[in-house]
Amino acid sequence: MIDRIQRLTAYRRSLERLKAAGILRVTSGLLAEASGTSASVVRKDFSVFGLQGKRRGGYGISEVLEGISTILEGVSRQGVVLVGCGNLGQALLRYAGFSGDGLAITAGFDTDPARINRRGKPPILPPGEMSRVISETGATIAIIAVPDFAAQETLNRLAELGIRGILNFAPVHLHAPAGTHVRNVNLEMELEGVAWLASLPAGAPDKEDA
Amino acid sequence: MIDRIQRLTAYRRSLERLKAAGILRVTSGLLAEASGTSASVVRKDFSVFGLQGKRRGGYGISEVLEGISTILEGVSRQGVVLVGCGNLGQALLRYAGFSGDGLAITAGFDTDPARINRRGKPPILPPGEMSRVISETGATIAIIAVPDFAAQETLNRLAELGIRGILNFAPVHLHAPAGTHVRNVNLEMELEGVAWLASLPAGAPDKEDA
DNA sequence: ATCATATTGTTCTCCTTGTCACAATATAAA
DNA sequence: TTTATATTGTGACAAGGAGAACAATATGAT
Repeated sequence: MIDRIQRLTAYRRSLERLKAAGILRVTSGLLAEASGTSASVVRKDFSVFGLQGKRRGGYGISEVLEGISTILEGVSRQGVVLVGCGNLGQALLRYAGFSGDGLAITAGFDTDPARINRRGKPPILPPGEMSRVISETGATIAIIAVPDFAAQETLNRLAELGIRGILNFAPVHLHAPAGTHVRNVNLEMELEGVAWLASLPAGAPDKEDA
Repeated sequence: MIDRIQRLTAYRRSLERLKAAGILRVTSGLLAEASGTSASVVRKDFSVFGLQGKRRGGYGISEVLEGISTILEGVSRQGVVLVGCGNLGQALLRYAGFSGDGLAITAGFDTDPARINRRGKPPILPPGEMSRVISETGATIAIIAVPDFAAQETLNRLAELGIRGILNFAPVHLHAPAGTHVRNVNLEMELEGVAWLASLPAGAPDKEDA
């Protein structure tokens, strides 16, 4: 189910691009091509979410976009904070992709005083202010980009403060406190996966890549 | 299958941590706990890759680590270049996680002259030098961190130069030229996924998180 | 108005992958 | 030495998701 939700985000991106190009309707096949999946999957996703097309003529881009926005309404209106403003953290703070449609990062936190920057957009604050900021902004999502040894502790603290969803970039498995959902992005694993695919004999059937 | 390979990377990390803590043997259950999977999966993975334990007493950490290194031998000895040294690109260039065990980035490329830095570690060079650097270093893997409109073009060029595996951070679906494998990391999708999990009613069964 | 056709919506099948269960077996204890 | 037990290794099972196929139907052509 989460795959379907995540694909909605991909569909939205593709549809916005098509819309910007002046296109009004798409077929499942076209959208599949654009977003890297198959026509059946597109149709089934849309079916599951009640997004209807016309038996001939495909899906109206504006309608579908509106539908997706409605579906993701409650999802995208949540506040996000980022903990750990090192290398990766700072890049994520400024990452434009996150400001797309809701789900923008409202603040970053770091223990290193040298990284504090209250006037930043978003600001970088000391961890002592986490409690205040989270309760003031009502943030429910957090991104963890701290060194691995600090990740579990950070997670526990965030859970206490009411954070319910965590995207973890630290390459360790975190034990999720009750009521929280942790999802990991492990860049080393991804790169290793690609390297493995690349090391396969040239003619090998490639059912595997995303 | 690629899941198994990627889990090997996670196992390696966990095992190294355990080894550093002075532990000599692990059971499948312990390793599962440490790396966020289940005991059955660990055993089946190890079984598939021929990593053997003792019917009582678990797996020898050193032996397993050695086995994993052997399995990933050809995989990890490939050179990696990074194209697009903006926000995210620069963070990835410096990302420590990539220097773990082979698979270090040898050079970055960017069209913006202001970002060129030949003395960097790794250096950032203009795209005109891609051909030379790739053939000199024998790199076969590339990371794409350019803006989305430039991603496909970048991929095509890389494929011409002999790159076989691509990790793509641009939020577009890329059409993989013959003989290449593209894998996408879509941060917006990941964050949206977490946000969806977090928006679920509190008591909901959570079979879904990674 | 009738017909041909493109395209959706849905069902069914297949395949992958994880979980369960249990037999095999090595270790430790008595 | 015998027995009890922890833990692997693997075979069977089940769930979930993707793909294929096809019936339903709206559009455009004649």
